[in-house]
Amino acid sequence: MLRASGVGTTVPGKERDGNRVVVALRACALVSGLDDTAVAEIASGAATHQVKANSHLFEEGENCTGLWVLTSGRVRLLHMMADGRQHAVGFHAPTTPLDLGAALDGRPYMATAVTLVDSEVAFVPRTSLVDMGRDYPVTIRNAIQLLCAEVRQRDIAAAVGVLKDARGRIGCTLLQLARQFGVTSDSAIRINYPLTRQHIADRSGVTVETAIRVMSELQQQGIIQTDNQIIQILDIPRLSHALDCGTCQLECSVFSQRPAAG
DNA sequence: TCATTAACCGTCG
DNA sequence: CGACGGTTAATGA
Repeated sequence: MLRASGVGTTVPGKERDGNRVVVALRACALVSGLDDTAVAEIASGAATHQVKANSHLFEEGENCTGLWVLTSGRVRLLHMMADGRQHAVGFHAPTTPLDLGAALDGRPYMATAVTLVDSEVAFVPRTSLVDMGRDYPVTIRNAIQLLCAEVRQRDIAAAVGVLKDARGRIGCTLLQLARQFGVTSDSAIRINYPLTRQHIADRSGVTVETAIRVMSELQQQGIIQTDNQIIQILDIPRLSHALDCGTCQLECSVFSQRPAAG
């Protein structure tokens, strides 16, 4: 397959661009609480890569030799299904550690990572991760926090997938994306992430046509609006109401942009 | 390539 | 039966 084709220039961490890796990694929650010296030490074993849109960073089932951190751009994580369709496990923005679980336990990747746009990623070899955990225990705490957040999100997503119909799943997808990537403009919330109808469908477990069917209705009702693959939610209360959020018991706030304080 | 529409059809409550 | 949602096909941007 494509493998790492599309993965472009390698920038060794040691050279003059070492700074670049440091800057890229410093924003990652995994190393929060560390000073620049510590981050530089970790970054010395890492490298950044420039990748084009639609590049595969790694494949589900492939052996994992380190951690990919998205430092610029957009990535989605996918499960391939038996019938050839794909299920989008999540959408990610900088500075997300991609499939942290695989990177930590060294077992094969749980999903395939594909860039949506031209992006930059940093790769930290497993040996560096092991050193990091030994030398800086706070990173262990950070990793636990990140993994817990992932587990909670997967748990809710699984419940939504089983309990809701197509409308509900698409609506939840939109609200979740708004939580994760929403920026407020005027009275609306813009999902700052270029998404095709197919992407929404892959995330919601429906066909494109169904995603279009549902989203067209929402547009006609003036609840959402799409402009060049950027979705705006004009009326959150009405979307919530259309979804019966009032009676839904699922704790979807776990998709919130900023993790709950603590 | 992406978005949209519509007719059609099978499943299930 | 009727709502729902997948399939297929056609069309336009």
